[in-house]
Amino acid sequence: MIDSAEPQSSLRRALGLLRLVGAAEAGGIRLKDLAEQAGCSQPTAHRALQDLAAEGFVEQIGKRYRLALDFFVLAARAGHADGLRDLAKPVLLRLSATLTDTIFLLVRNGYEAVCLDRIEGPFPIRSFTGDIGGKVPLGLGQGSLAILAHLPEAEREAVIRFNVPRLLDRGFLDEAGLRVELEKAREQGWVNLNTGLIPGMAGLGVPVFDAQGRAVAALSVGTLADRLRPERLPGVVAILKAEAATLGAMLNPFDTALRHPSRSLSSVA
Amino acid sequence: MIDSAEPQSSLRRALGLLRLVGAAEAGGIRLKDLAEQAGCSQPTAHRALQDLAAEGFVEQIGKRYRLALDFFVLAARAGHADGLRDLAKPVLLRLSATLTDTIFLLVRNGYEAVCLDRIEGPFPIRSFTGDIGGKVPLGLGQGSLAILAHLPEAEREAVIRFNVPRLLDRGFLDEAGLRVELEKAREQGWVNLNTGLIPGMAGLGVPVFDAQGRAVAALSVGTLADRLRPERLPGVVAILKAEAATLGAMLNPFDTALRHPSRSLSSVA
DNA sequence: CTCAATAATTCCGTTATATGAAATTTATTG
DNA sequence: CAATAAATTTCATATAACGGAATTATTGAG
Repeated sequence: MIDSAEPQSSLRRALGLLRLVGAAEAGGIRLKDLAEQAGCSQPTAHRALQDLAAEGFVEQIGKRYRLALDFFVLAARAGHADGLRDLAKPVLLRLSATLTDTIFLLVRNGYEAVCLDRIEGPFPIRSFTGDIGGKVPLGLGQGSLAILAHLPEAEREAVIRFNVPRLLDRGFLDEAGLRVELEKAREQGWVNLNTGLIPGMAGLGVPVFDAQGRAVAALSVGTLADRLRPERLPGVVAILKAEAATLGAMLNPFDTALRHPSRSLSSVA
Repeated sequence: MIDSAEPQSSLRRALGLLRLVGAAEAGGIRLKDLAEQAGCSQPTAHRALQDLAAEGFVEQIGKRYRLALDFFVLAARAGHADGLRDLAKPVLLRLSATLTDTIFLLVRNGYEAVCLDRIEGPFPIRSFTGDIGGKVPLGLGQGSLAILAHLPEAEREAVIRFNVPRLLDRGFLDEAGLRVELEKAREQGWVNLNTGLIPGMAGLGVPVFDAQGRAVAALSVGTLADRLRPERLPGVVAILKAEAATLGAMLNPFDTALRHPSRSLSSVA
């Protein structure tokens, strides 16, 4: 309803509906509300939803629409987009095995960091990003901060401008505090904050740089504050940084592949 | 190209394109090939892709289109459909902590089982379903078999009819072998196969029943064959079955909630 | 570096189909 | 079991989706 620019094409409208279905509570959403929120007539919404359902993107349980599992399956492939998730899998597994803590792989996506993968440690960790597919504003959480800190200055400033209000909203750092943390992160090359969701929890994040030296992702660890005390911290930092470097190095060849893509694409099943 | 029924609406066509983008190799797919595979003109594909990109469902890297991360983020919510994933999280965490093996949560989706969640154990497991969002024909893999075995007869037969060719394709059980396994699974209430992807790996699956007693999901464990030898196996079975029962019981109340949904839905942000 | 060749994008007249009002059926609620 | 509200269907209309053809950009070869 806050939308100003009305999408003009039927496709845009339908995708908006799809988004609304995704945003709905777990129980699903009714046609009436959908039409209202989308600002279109009920018949229009109805037809779009029928098509969406026919293609397996939404399902209709009784009178309520929700995202279908097929959609989930299709979208899981989006994470594979640049192969990062597959490349990072062994890295995450190694980290998980070595540190026995919860490990996160975050990627930058505009003003946010998205959790691309996560391996659970023995302690249940509540992170800002939540589960796989979750996102946070850049600047909130260790990995997210690590990415932001190492962005090119102009870009970083743009993100800060955009995100500071959102961070305040969520009751965390104000701009001054954020800048202090960013400065520290840039100096150290890693982020260690104890301002987790739960007292006693802590985390550590390091940036991952691609071939062009841009901070495109982050590896991070979530654990008990106890497990990041001075005697263990440096070791964890070293391990994380090493794996981040490994991952960054693997980003190289693939990026090259993108510039000179194989033409095996035409033979898709 | 095998399609017979041409979708009549522009929306169906566009969703088909989206699906093709998802099916494309990691490097993305070009407009030309997309149009060709979808059986529509290039301008049509182009316009649809522009809209898809504008809504954040696909992204254009150079001349190639791929699924966007926004899409991934949106779809993460699809797994929450009936709240199963959230409900199961503590169950998976407990299992992971108790067994220190890789734990899978599978849900039935038509003729397939979809991996809704997965917690990594210390040994890297290659499963049929692969990662979260992966799917397998019902009947392939322990959890998948567990679900199939406990479906109502008519439904089970329908699935078998449909899936046997696909199982053969993938070089696994023929119909006779499958039926033997199903019979055993039904008698035991659990599935233990050593026909994993890698020799030396094994798995164990148990069905999860909803309030109506239908096998809607499965919990399974993937580990080293060594760790499922007779002295440990019964314990693991007992633990898995207990957690499956717990999870099944939790399915109850929510199902009720679906029948009498709260009207808090109208207040979606 | 220049010149094909191929793909991406834009234009445009035509037509298919997306649209909302109104009517009809189906569910929900008091 | 009414009475109300939501979901669907119908239908005449207008829109925006369509593909052929033209244009521009990209890629590859000589």
